[in-house]
Amino acid sequence: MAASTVSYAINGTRPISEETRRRIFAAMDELGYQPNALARGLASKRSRIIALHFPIPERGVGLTEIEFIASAANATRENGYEMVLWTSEMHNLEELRQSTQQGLVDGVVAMEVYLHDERIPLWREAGLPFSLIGRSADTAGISYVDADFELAGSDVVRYLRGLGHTHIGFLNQSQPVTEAGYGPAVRTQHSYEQAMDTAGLIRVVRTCPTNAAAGYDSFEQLLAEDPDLTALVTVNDRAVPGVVQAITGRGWRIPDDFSLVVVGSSGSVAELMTPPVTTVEPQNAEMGRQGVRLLLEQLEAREPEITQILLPCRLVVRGSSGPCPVERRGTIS
Amino acid sequence: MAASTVSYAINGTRPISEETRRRIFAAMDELGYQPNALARGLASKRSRIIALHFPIPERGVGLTEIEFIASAANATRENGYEMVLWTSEMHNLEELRQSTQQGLVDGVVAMEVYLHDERIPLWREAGLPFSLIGRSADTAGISYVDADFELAGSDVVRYLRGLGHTHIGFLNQSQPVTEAGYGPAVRTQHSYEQAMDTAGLIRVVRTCPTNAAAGYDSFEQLLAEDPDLTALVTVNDRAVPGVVQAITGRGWRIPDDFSLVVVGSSGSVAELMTPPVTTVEPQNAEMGRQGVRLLLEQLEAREPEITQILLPCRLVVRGSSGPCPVERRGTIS
DNA sequence: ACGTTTAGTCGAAACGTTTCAATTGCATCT
DNA sequence: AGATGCAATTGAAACGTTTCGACTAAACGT
Repeated sequence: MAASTVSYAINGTRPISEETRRRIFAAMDELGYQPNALARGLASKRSRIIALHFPIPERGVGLTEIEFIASAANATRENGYEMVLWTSEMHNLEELRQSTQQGLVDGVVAMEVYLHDERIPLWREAGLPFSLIGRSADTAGISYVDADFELAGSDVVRYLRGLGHTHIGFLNQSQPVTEAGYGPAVRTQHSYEQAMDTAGLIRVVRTCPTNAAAGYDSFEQLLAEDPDLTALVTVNDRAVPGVVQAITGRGWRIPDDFSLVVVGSSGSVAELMTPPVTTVEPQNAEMGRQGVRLLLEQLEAREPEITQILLPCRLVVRGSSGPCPVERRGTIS
Repeated sequence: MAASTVSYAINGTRPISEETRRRIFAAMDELGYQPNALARGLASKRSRIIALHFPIPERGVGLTEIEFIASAANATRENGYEMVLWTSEMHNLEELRQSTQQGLVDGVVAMEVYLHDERIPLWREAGLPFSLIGRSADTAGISYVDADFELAGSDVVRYLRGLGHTHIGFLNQSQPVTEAGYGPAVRTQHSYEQAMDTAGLIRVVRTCPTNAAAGYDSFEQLLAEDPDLTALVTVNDRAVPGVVQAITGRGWRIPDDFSLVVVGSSGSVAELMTPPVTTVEPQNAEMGRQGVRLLLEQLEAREPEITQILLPCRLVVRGSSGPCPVERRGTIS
């Protein structure tokens, strides 16, 4: 029994008689034999390991991220791969380049994608297959899965207008993150602005560091800009407690006097808040899963296809949004 | 220039003259050469890859977990290792055994440790080094880092008694998790009970599924059992919104009429709640870091030592706890 | 001045697979 | 009956390192 025969049997690379296949597998579980992953990878030039690049975001980690990670890890395992977690910071390209060149991983799934993301040219030049969870400005030839924040922005404005709101503010993430071109922040704001414009409404926008105290201040400033505000859209879930405090501090009740909708957060976070907050939620688990699938497709298909997936967000109405209070309803200016 | 010389230069395995070392490193960055991780691992029998076993908990993932994961990943990388993420479920030992035997990883860091954890005999027999984040009932010969929940339980009771509370309830995680012997749940409850006993106070305890609705119901039941309750300790952060709702639903204000302390949650979760909730917080990031360090110690030291670390939790007083309201102050029964 | 150590380098074997070309035996076709 | 083709199997080379033993030349001790 040659070693090569065993290899063919295990991998199904060549036809093997029923008889020998049986013997091989019998011996395998008698001895508890498992082929050595490193030797396998070295010989075949395919390690069956992928990396998930999760640069710890400056705005702090949320539950959103762990949903990606967990579902990506599961999807990886289900396909017989292993997943290493890379956490090198976004700007530390040299570290990333080194990892890339050790030949440990067959490909990378990238999280936290910016409009102009330096990882893309890096991996392109290195010839390392990759897929994105999120998307860059130029997506030519790149497989990605992303939440449709353009749709989310117009959806949420339509929803609030349907409730009678006309003075709707927008609270973004921190200025550095926004200016660096972080996809969800930029795209949601943009579509909010468009929706407000076409509705002939006035846009009221601020960036805000991702913490409660900043949320309080920023909300006050938004209100100073437009005292008739009756609703707020935000992509900054960590600022929400401060916003809630500012609202209730004025003696307003949520949602009777003021409506609040969070875009891009996850249900489990929304339900921690009091009142549970209405969200427009990306399908995080599905995105993690698809991100891996898109990468594996490139690794395994003989003629890999570029696939670009935009998943709609779900509007989940909870206790923080309701009809515009009549006494405060402004006129369309 | 023999390949072996290069190897010695890179790894410092044998003395190399300054001259040749210089030439080697010069050539290395000219060519952008990085040694192949797989070949390296195969030849040396040390892959420099460790696994983090993170069995997705039945109670759902919290921010606590991602703090472990992120800090473990960072610590891994800082030490020149790679970290794969294993998510196979706790009861699926066969899958774990297979992963174990592929020889891909040099060792494992285990999360979500139960009092009687089946992974321990598995890895023992396989001769695979491991460390725990958490700890089992029998810790002989095992390196672990864990939060000191015994201390946390008595600390929190002492804190609340100091505020005048005498009727203090305890809300645990779900019954299945508790009965299966999940460390934090079991140990915190146990030390709460001891502290109450020695203070001559009546213990009021319930398990509760990890969601808001269940939190509401369980709190009502606790209150039915002891209507004089003025404070609640819980290790179930996902139930808290329901508890808060039940409290405020009775017209009680937090913390004026009722105090609430969460043990084992993280600050970022506590600050999402309204009011921000007082916590006894484990040092998650430190634990992730130490878990990795303990494993690497075993991998690298010629005479590995067993290290057992118990990290105290920090009491962070936020807006959910205060003095016992005078009019509701019960007598020690 | 002569063995003995030591620093520095080399070549070959080993790590445990996959892959390729070659070989065998057997059935099929003409 | 001989040529042809196919299924099943084999042995050897390759993958890119590390490690081991051996070698050289210089330094050291006496």
